[in-house]
Amino acid sequence: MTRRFTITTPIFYVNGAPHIGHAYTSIACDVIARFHRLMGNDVLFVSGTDEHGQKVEQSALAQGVPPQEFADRVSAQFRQMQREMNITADDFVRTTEKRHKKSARALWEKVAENGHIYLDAYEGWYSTRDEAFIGEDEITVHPDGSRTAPSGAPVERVREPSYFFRLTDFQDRLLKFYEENPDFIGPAGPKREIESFVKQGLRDLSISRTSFRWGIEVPGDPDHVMYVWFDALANYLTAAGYPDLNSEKWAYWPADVHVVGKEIIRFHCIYWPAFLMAANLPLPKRVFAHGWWTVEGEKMSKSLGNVLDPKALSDEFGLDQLRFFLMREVPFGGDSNFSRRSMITRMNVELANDLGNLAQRTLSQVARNFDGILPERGALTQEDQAILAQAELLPSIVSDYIERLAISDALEDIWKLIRAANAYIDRQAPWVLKKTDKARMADVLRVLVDVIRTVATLLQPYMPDTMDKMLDQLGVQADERTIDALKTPTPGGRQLPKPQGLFPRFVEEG
RNA sequence: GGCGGCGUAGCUCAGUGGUAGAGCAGGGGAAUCAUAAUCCCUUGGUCGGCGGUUCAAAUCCGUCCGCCGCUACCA
Repeated sequence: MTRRFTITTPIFYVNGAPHIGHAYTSIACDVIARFHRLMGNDVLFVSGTDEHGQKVEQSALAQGVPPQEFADRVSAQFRQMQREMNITADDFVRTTEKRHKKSARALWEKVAENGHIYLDAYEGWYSTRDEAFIGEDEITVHPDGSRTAPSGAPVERVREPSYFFRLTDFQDRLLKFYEENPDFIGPAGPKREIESFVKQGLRDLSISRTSFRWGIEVPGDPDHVMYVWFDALANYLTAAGYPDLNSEKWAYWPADVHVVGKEIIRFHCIYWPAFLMAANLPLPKRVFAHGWWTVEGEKMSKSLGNVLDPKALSDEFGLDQLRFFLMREVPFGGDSNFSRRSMITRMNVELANDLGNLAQRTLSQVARNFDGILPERGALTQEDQAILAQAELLPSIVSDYIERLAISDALEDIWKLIRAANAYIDRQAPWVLKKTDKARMADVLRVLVDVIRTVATLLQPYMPDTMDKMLDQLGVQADERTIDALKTPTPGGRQLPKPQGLFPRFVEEG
């Protein structure tokens, strides 16, 4: 039976251009999605843009264009970025699409019908100059009794009519859900934060606004638009065909994992499951929060001018090299730093020296000594068996890591095999066997081809284009590149193409 | 303030009770098939400080110091 696997990227807010962080989260999801396809699973991989809200309305206004036009433009940039990063999303949901508005309204109606929404008023300190509500603890109270925002702007008490979601009613159910599903939130740090946050006590959530217009109208009350997060989170349901529960797409709900940045984990781990509970819909199996990228040790920010453009990096270092670096450098769920030095080191040491050179030294000996004809498997020595056994074990090890979203740990284990293969070739020294025992030389090279095939197969999700080329050079046909196919060695006698280096060393100019 | 995390070799980090680990960087050697790539050996750490529990602590407890995260409607 084919297993269905549904994965989502965060919904990108169209208030700014995509940068390396957006590329990173997209690539991480892409690697996981591709890996599941490689395992033969039926994958739905969804991405999209979150396009409503006051900020978007204001940014559009500032540029003198209608909000829709502004959203169209930025959303297109995100899709462009994903094309450039070779992201294989099956669907891309924009929250301004008709199907999404339908889905979000249906969710609202369902939640309301079940009695979890009521009309009241949102009251708080509002700064007209900042055009925002200011939290109680951010307010400075002056000796004369006046109050100001952190910006120094005066604030006033205002009441705005608003629909509220009875989040309070879900506190216990959420805690029970976390307890019964210990893997729901990952990794452990954010999980503890969310749980203690919920334990501190929840308040009902204001889920509509009347102060601006750029949003989805609340069903039955056109004066209100939905709070952006109610709208945005519903995009995951939109991709599954909601509210049409008879749609073929609906079989892909619930999602297996929502990958999100750590800054939006609360919305995904508290509000989202509560909304779904309120609508009697199945909950996602997992929310995984990843960390942030710093650049040369500094926080990425517009004011520092160090915001990294993924396209520029892939142009300079190569797309697959960039994908590899981003996946390799990130500790499981933690923050990471992008530096030119570590990018170049990993490219040269791990890609060029360890992997690229291993393939090249193996294949060039096949080409030179056996006219590029892939040898049959020969009698296996103990050392042959040892390394082949290590290779045969690798797919399940890597699958386990991917299942746990430990994308970089999977690479670490793949590299253990690559290093073992370099040690093997040195010990066997086929260039010496060439003079003494050419049949044994063929056996050794054949073992290496099989080991490299395993490596290349498992690396396809990370570096799809380059691994395609490597598998071409290894004589592996298109239908022999799945994980399942690794069980069957490729037949000997195939003519291999002339080997070419796939990972050139990067030499810094100047 | 409250809750939580982190502090281990020059660098990035793994390691939750039993003689300190990996990769990179540094040093020595071997080999020469290969993208001068590879392989082997090796230098290097009072595991943030102090105190406690234990036959035994990086690992448990207390305390102090230093960083960091969360603390609701801001994507």
